[in-house]
Amino acid sequence: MSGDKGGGSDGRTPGRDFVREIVAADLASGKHGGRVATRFPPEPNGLLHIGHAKAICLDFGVAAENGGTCNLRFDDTNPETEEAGYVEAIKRDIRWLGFEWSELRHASDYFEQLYDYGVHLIEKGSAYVDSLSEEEIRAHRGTVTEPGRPSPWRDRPLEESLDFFRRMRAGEFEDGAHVLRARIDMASPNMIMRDPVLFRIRRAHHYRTGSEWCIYPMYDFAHCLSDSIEGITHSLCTLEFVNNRAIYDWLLEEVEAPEPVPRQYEFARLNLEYTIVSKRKLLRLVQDGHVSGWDDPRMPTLSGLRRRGVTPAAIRNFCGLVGVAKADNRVDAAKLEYAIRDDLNMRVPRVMCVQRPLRVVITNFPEGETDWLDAPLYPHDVPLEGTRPVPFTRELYIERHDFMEDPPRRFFRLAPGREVRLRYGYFIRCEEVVKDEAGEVVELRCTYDPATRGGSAPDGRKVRGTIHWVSAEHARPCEVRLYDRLFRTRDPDRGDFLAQLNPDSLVVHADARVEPSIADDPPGTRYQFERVGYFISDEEDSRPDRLVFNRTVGLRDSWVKIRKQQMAQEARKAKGRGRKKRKRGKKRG
RNA sequence: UGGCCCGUCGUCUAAUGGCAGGACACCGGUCUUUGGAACCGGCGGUGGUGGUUCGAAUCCACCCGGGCCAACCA
Repeated sequence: MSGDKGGGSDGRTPGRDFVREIVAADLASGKHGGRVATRFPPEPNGLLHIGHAKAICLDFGVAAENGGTCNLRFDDTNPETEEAGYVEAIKRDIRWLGFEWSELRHASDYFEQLYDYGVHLIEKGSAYVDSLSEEEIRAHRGTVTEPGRPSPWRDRPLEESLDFFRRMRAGEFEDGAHVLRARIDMASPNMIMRDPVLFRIRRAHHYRTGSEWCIYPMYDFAHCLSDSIEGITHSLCTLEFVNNRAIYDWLLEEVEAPEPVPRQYEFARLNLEYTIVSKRKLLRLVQDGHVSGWDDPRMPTLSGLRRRGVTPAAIRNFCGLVGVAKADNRVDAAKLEYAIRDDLNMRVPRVMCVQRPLRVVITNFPEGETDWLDAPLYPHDVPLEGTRPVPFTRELYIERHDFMEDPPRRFFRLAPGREVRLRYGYFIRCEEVVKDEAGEVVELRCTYDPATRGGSAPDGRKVRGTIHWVSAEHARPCEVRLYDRLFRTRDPDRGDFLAQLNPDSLVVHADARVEPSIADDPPGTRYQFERVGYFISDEEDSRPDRLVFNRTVGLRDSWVKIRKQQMAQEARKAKGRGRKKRKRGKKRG
């Protein structure tokens, strides 16, 4: 059987991954009465990134596909790192990605109930207040190979724990003086189960509850109970929480949570080549100024991808392409680029922009005259209509690298004596190369063939190359920012990630020229600059008199591939010659 | 080192004891007013060893390799 079960063999629509299999089975058995309820539980201590996109597509996707619900729940149990600003940014990013939550919740909505559960656990002897210091608790926990030792407070009377817990809440103790712990098994081979801390004292300002609380629940305590309170059926999280499932299930059982209880399922988080998705490390990049902010177009954050010009659809399609499984992975960066091009190809207009201008004078075209050409906005294979006027004049700019004085084999662009097509313009022939004192090519003098207007020759003459161009007089000066991968190495998570930053991750062409037709488009408009790549006008920095474009992704470039092959070939030849010479030399000697 | 999770083309992912399939990448070709796109073709995989079975990627055992866990983070 091929993998076409439930669709997804094309990689665009969600297929039948193991999570969806489980949900389908539960639906079939009527386990939750036909209900599917998921949640996306970000902690508001940083921005969402491409890895979260995978989780979002899964959480919201599974719910939507089954007529279920998906709550957005902020997991705000650590007031020291969380901020209201992140909450709004996260909500904006989720909506931008194309999803809407059923209900907006916060773990902090449940602080009172969570406290009551703590009391309940103490009352039934399943939790106790420990008065050991943080260091002592650590020392008592043992190691992965040695069992832990019970705290001397482990068997303190229930009433005493109850009293301490009440006074912890009342603010009678300093931070760290006491904690509430589950009484489970200090010798458990699963470290998580060695009497995990449930509540700690933390006199910090919480962005929602202010100073109402000075004790805060830990993740393991808050998460399963929040799921239960919200009636979540399938609690999806990443693989690093596999060990935590034991405490998840233990707590739901201890508090006699209503049946059927939510179940946790773990999937592999997304890792992408040449980038990192650790919030801690991303924050470091921002704080240390290695990038301009969370929304720097090189960042894997959703806001960074958005500013770079990536569409929500491209990200969703990418997540579909990647799939959901339990094996650790590191996805090929080319896969994301494919998803981006695949989406943009069908939706954005083509225009011409010259990044590194080289002046071209058409010697047989009259001075002061403008020939307005009508150029299509989309290629023949994109089912969208529209044209724009493009001015042709005596002085033009072409891309500097589209001319070579001494071209290698298979170079089809402009060279002395060669004829090329100016896209949607005329055929031109290079008659003369003008250089400065330093020998640098500063201008080309060319002739055009008036009979080739629009780009085809009535005599059937063919040219191999078509290049883009702009009118020197009409083109708008602009800045083009070429973004590349942020890291030089495939797996920057290994070793010192800062040492692996790519020094060429941003190359700016400050003196580029773009055709005038787009001058009045609003910032945030996407284009394909023909033969170059997909771009978006920068929403922060682009001004009418100073357009700024971010490269979203380059076009596939088979010429650089050919060049690489040629260079490798030449290098091999040179090596071979070197060997022969040495051999001859040896014989002679 | 104790426990748990995971090993399928280069990468990601299907297979639910019955023909190892798809996508990306790569290579070749067709077409082309983008060296784009599209289309056609090709390359290429079950970590190892035993066992169960008519039949094993799938079940069992052992080995090898990778990951997670010893925060009062999530």
